[in-house]
Amino acid sequence: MNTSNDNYTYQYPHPAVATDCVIFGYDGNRLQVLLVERGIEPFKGSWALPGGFVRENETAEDGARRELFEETGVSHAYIKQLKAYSAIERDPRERVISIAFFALVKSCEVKGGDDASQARWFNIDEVPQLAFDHQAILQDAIEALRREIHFEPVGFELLPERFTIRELQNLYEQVLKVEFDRRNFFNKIRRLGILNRLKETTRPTPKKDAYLFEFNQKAYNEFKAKHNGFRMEF
Amino acid sequence: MNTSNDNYTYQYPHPAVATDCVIFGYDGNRLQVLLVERGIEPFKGSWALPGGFVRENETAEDGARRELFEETGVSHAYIKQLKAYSAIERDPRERVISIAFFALVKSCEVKGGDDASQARWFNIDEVPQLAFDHQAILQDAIEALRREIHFEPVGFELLPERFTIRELQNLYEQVLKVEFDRRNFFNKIRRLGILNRLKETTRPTPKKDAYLFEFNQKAYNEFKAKHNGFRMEF
DNA sequence: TCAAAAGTGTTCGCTATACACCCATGG
DNA sequence: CCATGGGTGTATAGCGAACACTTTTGA
Repeated sequence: MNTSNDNYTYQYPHPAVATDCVIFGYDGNRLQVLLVERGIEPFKGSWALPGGFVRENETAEDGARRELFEETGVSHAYIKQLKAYSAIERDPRERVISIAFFALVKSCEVKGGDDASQARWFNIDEVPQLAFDHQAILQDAIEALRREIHFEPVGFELLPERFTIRELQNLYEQVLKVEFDRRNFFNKIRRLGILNRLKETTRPTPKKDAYLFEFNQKAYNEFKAKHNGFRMEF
Repeated sequence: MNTSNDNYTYQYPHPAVATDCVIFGYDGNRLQVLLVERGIEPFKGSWALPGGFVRENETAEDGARRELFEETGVSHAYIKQLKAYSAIERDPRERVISIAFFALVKSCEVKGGDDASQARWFNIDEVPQLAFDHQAILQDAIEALRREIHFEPVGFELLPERFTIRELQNLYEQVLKVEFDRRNFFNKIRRLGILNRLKETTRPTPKKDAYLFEFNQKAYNEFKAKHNGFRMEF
């Protein structure tokens, strides 16, 4: 490899490598995804997943965390690799292979992105046409999240520290696109024994107080050890 | 005029992109993985996952299928992307990002690789030290297979067309590293109704004949549709 | 006083699990 | 005739799904 004249030359063709980040949030009502409006060609003016090229001195995951931080100000979020996309013509400029990640952030910790970027939350089933193959990436990410939630308590990554059972149930319904019986859902969660019920209550509707709960990491670890893994059967 | 061999120039640094392929097989007794002995530096003489650089005109998956065919002669196998590995120093020569795949092949269809390659099957828990970060890739692949087998009938991709219940059970035990009660396993499979029992029998031990079964794709599709997905609960 | 939301149980049916029984074969 | 492996059935416990009852609050 030779690096003279600001140029990088190789004996064999090397594709560019980028990351794209599917950032999920939850406003207590709807599952959402963070998109940015592209300021340059190609697809100028279109909405797209936040992303960028992987730098020389960072891993793909580093790059994804950097993107996440730039758009949301969140530095310690749940992040997981989704899949690499390598279709030959997926970027009209040159061959770009993208390693996609999905991230789960607590909406309350997001301090709007840096001023340069035009970022916005979209409800998961109200996203506009996206640039590149980002529609497919988003679709894959939703499926991955849906699968993940069966094996790990990732739902709590999207919720604030303290939440009501209804918020939790609603989140699961949003993710899995199904509806649960309120009472069965509560029974099931209670049996798991991985939530602490707090003394405080809140008033989500003007009707009646609701208890606040918090995730109990220690109890979860014990549950997982005792049952040889974790499974949310719905 | 360019007199060097370095013919591909870019404005920014581009990593090389390769694929590595975790090829699983099953000999009727043990779960196995196909490894190749490296003929060149680095790690010359070490065992490694089959792999190679992604070509200009192929996707990562194309590359993985090509590797699979070169090593096994199998052209239509179950193959799935596992994960991209992008640690900066994972290859001592230059920066190489590897997109790993795992493949499931029926041992009976494998006609030893091409003569150039030194390929060998290893029992899954008897693999030697591997080159690069291939140990970690293999570990991730095993976990992915274990997870996958809960949602898709991928076990049958590893078995011949016709097999005994014991072979099936043994495969599941190998993959999931647990033991099942013979009778409960049979009852569960029978209830699923996704196997055809054939008239033919075989004599796996010198004791008694055992029925041969085959996977019934149609019944599986119906099961999946009726139950809104497939789940093997173990 | 009524509707809406929250908290707590109860019942029923399915299925995972443990385990019993019979049949066939070769030594 | 008995040890080994294969094929089939039964009883129990636990969980998911359906659903009843009570309390609190604002209109």
